[in-house]
Parts: sequence; structure tokens; C-alpha cells
Amino acid sequence: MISIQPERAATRTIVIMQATLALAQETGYAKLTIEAVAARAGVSKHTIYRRWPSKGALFLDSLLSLDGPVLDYPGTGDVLADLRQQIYAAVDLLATPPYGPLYRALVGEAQHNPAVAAGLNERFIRPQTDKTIARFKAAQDAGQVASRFDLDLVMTILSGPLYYRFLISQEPMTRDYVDRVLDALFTGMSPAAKD
Amino acid sequence: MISIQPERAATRTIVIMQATLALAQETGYAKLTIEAVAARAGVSKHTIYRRWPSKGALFLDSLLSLDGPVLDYPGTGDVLADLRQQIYAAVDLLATPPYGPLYRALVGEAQHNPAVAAGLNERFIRPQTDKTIARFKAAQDAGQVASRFDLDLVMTILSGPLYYRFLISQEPMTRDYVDRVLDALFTGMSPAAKD
DNA sequence: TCAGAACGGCACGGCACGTGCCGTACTGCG
DNA sequence: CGCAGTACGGCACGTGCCGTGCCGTTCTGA
Repeated sequence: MISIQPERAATRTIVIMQATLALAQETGYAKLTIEAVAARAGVSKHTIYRRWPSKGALFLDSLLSLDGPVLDYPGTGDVLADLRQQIYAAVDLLATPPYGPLYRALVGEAQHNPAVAAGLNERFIRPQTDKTIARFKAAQDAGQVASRFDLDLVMTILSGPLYYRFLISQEPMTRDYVDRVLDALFTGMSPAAKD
Repeated sequence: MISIQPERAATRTIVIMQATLALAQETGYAKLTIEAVAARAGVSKHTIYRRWPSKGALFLDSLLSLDGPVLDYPGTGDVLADLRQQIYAAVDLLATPPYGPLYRALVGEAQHNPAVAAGLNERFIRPQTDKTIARFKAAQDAGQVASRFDLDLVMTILSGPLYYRFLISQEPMTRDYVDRVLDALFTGMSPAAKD
């Protein structure tokens, strides 16, 4: 169904998502209600339910409507340097309120709501994964990464430790931590010949 | 406050936790209600609220009252073999209904409820981490792991990729995946001399 | 046998859910 | 310019669950 008043509708959609993010910051996602979003946005509940089937879907759209710029790889020619800068940017973003708590809530919601999990993967995780794999493929061709390294595992092995700290141990995300993880991953666990 | 009727109270506590797990399997954690647990357990709501401050706390206790045995390292003398067996056990457990969905829900709840996050860490993650670090320390002393490898990162780097797959991409947890991750981690990403 | 704690039953006010109805404001077409 | 058609706001409703209060009952150990 195509809207006949596209600008008007689009404006309202944006206002609603902004209200959602504002309230999520103030009260936390868990206490967020559609009623409160409607009131803050100056909109009736119908207008929200007409656009999103659930609180989770609304929140997913609201949060993904933010980012965009920060996530591309610089082109220094050195994988490790590129990688480090990219992960620095991600970690800095998560450390900048209110992104950390909001993203944490989104991932939490994805554990209960399969539609949110699917949307998160398709619209954020997958594109990010594709970029990372492409960058590693180039690095492999340039001899900067072991040729036998399984590219399908890149995202898991690189991001996994970050998500673990972010979601499980819930300790602060620092650049120092990024450095230590990268160092460990590139070196590997096996006793080196030079040891 | 120490209960005067310990056995009676303990019995009811167990019945409530069993009802919680049963209902969580049937309806999913998101739709779980205290009222339904009370009804299933044949107990009044007071009796539940007297023991747990929130649905999350109840669920945490219920789930952690299950495990126990599966989680220790075998003593084969080879770190990699020990590790593989231990992670196999964890992955098998998550693949056995209803553990996967229940644990996923618990971690999801931990993203919204700091008390649940703290309890999960103290009572499950931290002990598990200590065991893993101890096993790696022994391996390091035996020269099976690089001496310069940062032991504080062991849990993050080993478990991170597993949690990433479990929570983010939400693909099946298989032994093959475990093998590939372990292989990559021990080898490292740097181009090997033998390449 | 008795005191005291824990309990079940019942009820309550409060809140947010999701939906229905109706009158109104807006837009593009004839 | 007037007329669809659509999206909207306001209001209201029934429902489900929340967390708590009261009161009478059951169980336990001294």
C-alpha cells in the first residue's frame, strides 16, 4: 500500500522514532511504552500501530535510523591498522551515551523477538560482516593475513570477544581492550617458534 | 531472616522454580507471568513475591538450579583436546531443548535487568572463567600455549565467538563450528612462516 | 498445647495493552 | 473549485497482569 501523502507520513514517522529514542534514553527500553511514545510524539496510538507491529520493531527502526557514517574501513593499506581504527570507532560509539545502553537493549530484545533478531542481522550485522570479509579478502591477497584463514569466521572471531564483553561481562569497552584482543588474535594461542 | 520451617519452604521454592521452567518452555520467557507460575505451582502470588523481587530474578534462580555436572574439564593432558571436549559439552547442551532458548532468554533479560546480569556473572560466568583460566595456566606451564598469551583474555576470546553465534547471528551451534573456531584461534591470523 | 511464621484466597487500584468508532484535517484528482 | 479518499486525533472500551493489602487457615518446633 503506497501512501498518498508521502511527506506528511514520513514526517510523522520520523517524529515517532525520535520520541522513541528520547524516551528510551530517559526511562530505559524496558519501561518504554507505546502510550508514552504516542504522547511524546503528539500522535495517537493508531498512528504508531499502523506503522509497526510491536515495540521491538519500532525500536529497531528507530535505532537503525541513526548511524550510517562511522562504520567504513579507512584505506591505509595495512589490515591491522584499518581494523584497529574501525573497531576503535565502534567502541567509541558504544562508549558515547546513549548508544551503548540503547544497542544493548536492542540485542536483548532480539533474544526474545525473532523478528527483531532477523532485522538486526539483515540490516546491520550482515552488511557489516560483508565489509569486513571484503577487507580481509584483500588483505589475504596482499599476504597480510594467513591464506588458510577461514574468512567466514572473521566476523565471529573479531566481533565475538567485543560482544562478549559488551553483553556478558558488561565491562567498559576501551581501546586498550581492543588492542589486547587484536594482538592475541593475530598472534594465536599456539606457542610461537620464537618463544 | 531465617525461616522457621526450612524444609517446607525449600520444597515450595523448588516447586515454584520447576513451574517457572516448565512454563518458560511452553510459552516462552517473554510471555511468562508470575500469575501463571503461581497457578501452575499451586501457590499464591505472595509466596513467590516473598522469595524473588522480579520475574528475572526468579528465572535466573530457576535456570541456575539445573546444571552443575557438565562443565568441568576432562584431564587428558592436552589443552586443545580438553578444551574441545569441554566446548563440545556446552554446545551439545545448548542444542538440547530446552536449554538453548532458556539460556538465550536469560542473557536477553540480563541486558535489561542489571541484577540479573550481575547474578549471571557471579554465579555462572565467573566460576566458569576461573576454571578456564586455571586450565590455561597449566597449559602455559606445560608449554602448550604461548607464554606471552594474556590469560585474562582467554574467556573472551574462546567464548566470544560462541556467544556471537548464539546471540547475534543465531545460527545453529555445531561441533564443526567449534572445531573451526579452535583451529583459527590456535593458529592466529598472521601469515605463518610455513605459508 | 500453643505461639508464630508461612501460607492461600480474595480483592483491589493501577497501568498498558490492542482495538473500535467517529468526526476531522489533509491531499491530489477531476 | 469541489470531491473523493486516506490518514489522523480523540475517546473509550475490555483484557491481562502487575504488586499489594487483608484475613482466616495450616503447619512447625518449642
